[in-house]
Order: sequence, then C-alpha cells, then structure tokens
Amino acid sequence: MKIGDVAKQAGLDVKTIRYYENIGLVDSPPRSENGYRDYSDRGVRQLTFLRHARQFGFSINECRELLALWANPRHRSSELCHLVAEKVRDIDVHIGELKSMKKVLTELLIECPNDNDPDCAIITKWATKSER
Amino acid sequence: MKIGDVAKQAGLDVKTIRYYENIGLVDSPPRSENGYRDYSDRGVRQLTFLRHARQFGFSINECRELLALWANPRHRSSELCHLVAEKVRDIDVHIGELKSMKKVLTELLIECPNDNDPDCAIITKWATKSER
DNA sequence: GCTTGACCCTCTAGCTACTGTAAGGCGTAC
DNA sequence: GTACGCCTTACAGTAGCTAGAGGGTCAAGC
Repeated sequence: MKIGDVAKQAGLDVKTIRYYENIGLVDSPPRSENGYRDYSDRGVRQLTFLRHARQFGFSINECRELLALWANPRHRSSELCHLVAEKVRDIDVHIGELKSMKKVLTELLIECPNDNDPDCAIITKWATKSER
Repeated sequence: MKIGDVAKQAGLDVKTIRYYENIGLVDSPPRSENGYRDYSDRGVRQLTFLRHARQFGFSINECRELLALWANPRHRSSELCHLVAEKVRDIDVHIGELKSMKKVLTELLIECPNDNDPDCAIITKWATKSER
C-alpha cells in the first residue's frame, strides 16, 4: 500500500508519516521498484495505533514506549494500563490548572468595568507583582 | 535596575526577558556604561504584566495585543475585557477536550484486564481504524 | 595586585511535533 | 504529448523558550 492510502486509512498526514519514519518512531517500510514506500498491514496498524496514542495526548517519546510494548508479543496488559493510567493523571492535573486559570480570569472580568474607560482591574493588577 | 533584579521582581527568567526583547515583544531598555541593560519602573511593570498574561495562557502574539492596549492611555476597558473573555472561552474548549480524552482513556482502563496477559483492549482497539 | 564568584553580554543550537515549500520523478488518462 | 496527481528528498519555519560556549564586569577578600 502506498503512503497516500496509508495516510487515509490511519488518519494521519503523509508528511507526518514520513516524519515519524525519519525520527525512527516507526519502521521504514520496504520500497517498490520506483522507490515508493510500500506498507504492509502491520505498518498500517502501527501508524493507526500511533494516531490514537497521539490523539490521547501521548508525546512522541511516550509513543516509543507504547510501540515497544505493542510490538512485544510477551508484553503484559498491566504495563500498558499503567502508562494509560499515568496519562489520565496528567490530564487531570492539566484540567485542574486550566480550571484555576479560568477562575482567576472570570473573577477579573467581574471586577472590570467593561466600558469605555481606560481604568481596568486587569491592567493595574497584572502590572504589579501580586500573584493574581 | 539590572536584568537579574528585574527577573526576580517580575517572576521571569533572565533568559526569557532577553528573549522577549529579541523578538520585539518588549521595548529595549537603555544601557548603562558597561553595556548592562538598565530597566525603568515602567519596564519592570511591562514584564510583570507579561508574566501574568503568559501565565493565563495568552500566546506571545496575543500578548502583543494586550501590551499595545496596556501602553495606550486611551484604551477602553471593554477591549481588554473582550480579549480576556475570549481566552476564558478558549480555556473552556480546552478543558472540554481534555475531559473527553480522559473519559475515553478511563473507559479503556475499565475494559482492560490489567494483568500479566498480553491481551489488552487498548492494543487491539488502537491498531484498528475505529475512532476509539 | 590578584583571585574568586556572581553577575552581565552576544551568539548559536536544540527542543517538540510537525507544516510548508522547492524542485524534481513517476503513473495514468485524455 | 501533456496535464494532473501522486511520489521522492531536503531544507526552512513555527512557538516559546532553554542550554551552552566564550567572553566581559564588578565587588570582596587575601
């Protein structure tokens, strides 16, 4: 299968697939006579797996770990579950940060006159050292 | 005031301050005889403002807009409020995305045996085309 | 007078995860 | 034969810093 078809199947951009190959994230597929990449089913599955992992917030380096487990027929389910559980915790932390950002900004908006005057709580508060 | 002191006051790294100057985000301060940057109170306030804006998720380019308003004595409070309100909406969208990621991952964890077996819902699901 | 250490300076390269562009070759349909 | 889409490589650019090289400045202590 050629790279364009793989891209459609896996839901990735052609450029992205070549990039993943370049950085050694996925195996280089064999080439046909004309030099085109010729993907096996396994290659397509690998890239599809990758798309999902990236979509769920795993970094390229985390994906390397995931792919290593994926490729190892003796991997244990708990290893993968562990990595996924960790990612869920990361996401929770991130959500918490965003929520507190939102809270502070919302409070500022309430204090602000929101009119034609130049006076603005945001301007004055942010220009001084305070934490909010 | 020298850059190191400014860094402490504004809560930024020395390197970051020089970087902001390099990309034209903040004004270049005058230099003392020995070539050191010599910051005015206004410069310190500008950088402190920036730290807050960055902390609350405004991109460098958004910060350019914010700083332009900040520097303009005839700015209207509503202009700044508008940008902040927009940012709050961005944050909300981001939180929503993270929550849906978390949901899918959590459901996968429940389905997974989490034991010593190589069978794993994550492995098989992610290697196929489906959206989850 | 000399050393030490904490500052300051510029410049370059690296990070993540792509995306865009240039310049060209291949494959097929009209 | 030519138009068009797909394929190839290679290099540059994006955001927002961060690290490092290689050097200058300044004040204190011996």
